[in-house]
Amino acid sequence: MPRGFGRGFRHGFGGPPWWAGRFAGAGYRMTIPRQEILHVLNTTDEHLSAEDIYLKVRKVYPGIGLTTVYRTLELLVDMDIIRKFDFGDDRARYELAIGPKGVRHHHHLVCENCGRIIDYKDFVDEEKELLDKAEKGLSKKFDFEIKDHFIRFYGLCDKCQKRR
Amino acid sequence: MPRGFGRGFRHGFGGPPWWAGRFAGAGYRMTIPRQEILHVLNTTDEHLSAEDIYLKVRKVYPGIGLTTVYRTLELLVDMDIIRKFDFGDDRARYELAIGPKGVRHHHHLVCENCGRIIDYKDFVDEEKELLDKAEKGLSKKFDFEIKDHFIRFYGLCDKCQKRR
DNA sequence: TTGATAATGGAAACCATTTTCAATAACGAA
DNA sequence: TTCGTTATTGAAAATGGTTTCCATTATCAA
Repeated sequence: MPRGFGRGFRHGFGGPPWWAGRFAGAGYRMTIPRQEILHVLNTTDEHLSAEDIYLKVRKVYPGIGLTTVYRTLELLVDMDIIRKFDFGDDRARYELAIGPKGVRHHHHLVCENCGRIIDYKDFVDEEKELLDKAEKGLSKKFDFEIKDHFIRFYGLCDKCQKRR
Repeated sequence: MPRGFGRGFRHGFGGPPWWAGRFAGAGYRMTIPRQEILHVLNTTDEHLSAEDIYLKVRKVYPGIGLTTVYRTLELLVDMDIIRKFDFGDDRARYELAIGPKGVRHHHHLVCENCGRIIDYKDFVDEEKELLDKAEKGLSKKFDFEIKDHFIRFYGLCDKCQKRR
C-alpha cells in the first residue's frame, strides 16, 4: 500500500478513493483538508456552498480555514472533479461532476418560491437531438464551436404550488 | 400632451416612448435618471453591467449616482422591462426584455475564451419540442410546474477557434 | 530522516451590491 | 401656477462572499 493511504482516508475499505490517483498524477499533494472536503461532497446530494462545506468539515477537522475551502474548491473545479453553479442566491454552490461510475450529466429544476433545487437526468435523448440540431445550425451561422451546454427550468415545486 | 412629456424625453418624435405608460400606470414617477438608463438600454445590443450603464449615462447626465442605477435596474427587472443575467464574470448584466414589437425570446452563446456573448433565437421549434416533452415528463415525475426555462451554450467563437 | 516547496489559515483586502439618510424633484390637487 | 406630499436621488458607509498576503506548517521524493 502506498504511503499515506493507510491512515487518514475516510473510505478505508477497498483501498484509496477513486480520486487519489488524480492528485498524485497532477503533482498535487493529498492533505487532510482536501480529503475532508472531498468526503463531504462525496456523501451529500445537496448543492453545498463554500460555507456549508466549511461548517461540515469543521465538525471533523476544526482547524480547517474558510480560505482553504475556497482554494480547494477552485482546484477541484479546475481538475473537473466538481462543478460550480450559481442559483441566484449570491453564493456559489458545488457538486461532484464525476463519480466512480462515470459522468453525472444532469440539469436542475429551481423552485422560484422556496429555492429548492431538484436534479433530473431524463430527456437525455431529446436533449441530444436538440443539441445536435443546435450544434449544426449555430456553428454554421455563427461559426461557434459548442463545448458544453446548460439547461435549467424555473417554476414551482409540489409544495409551493399548493400554497398559492 | 400630458405634463412632463413635452421636455426631457430622449425620443421626442411621435410622442412618449412605449414604456412611459408603464410607469404612470404603476404609480412610479418618470425621472431623468430613469429616462437615461432606459435610453441606454434601448439603444445598445450589448449586455451591459450596472457600471457600464452608469458610465454611459454620466456622459449625458453627470449627476447620476451608481446607487440610482442599481435601484432603477431592480425596478425595471421587477416591472419585467429588462432581464438580469449572470455570465460568470462577477457582475450582473442587463438587457431589454420587451420591445415595442413584443417579447424578444432568445438565448446566449458564451465564448469560454474571450467572454463574447452572442444572442440567438433560432431552434425555437426544436426548443419547443424539448420543452413540451420536459414539461410533461418533469411535472409528472416531480410534480413541478415549469414557468420559465434557460438554455445556454458554451464554447469557442470564430476568432478564438483559430487562435488555438 | 531531511529538504524543497506545496499547502494552510488568520487577517486584511477586494469589490459588486445594498443600506442609510438628509436633500431634492415629480406631479396631483388646489 | 403654486403647493404639499412623498417618491426619488446621491454620497457615504455598510455588507458579505470571495481573494490576497504572508508567515507557518505539512507533504513526500530522495
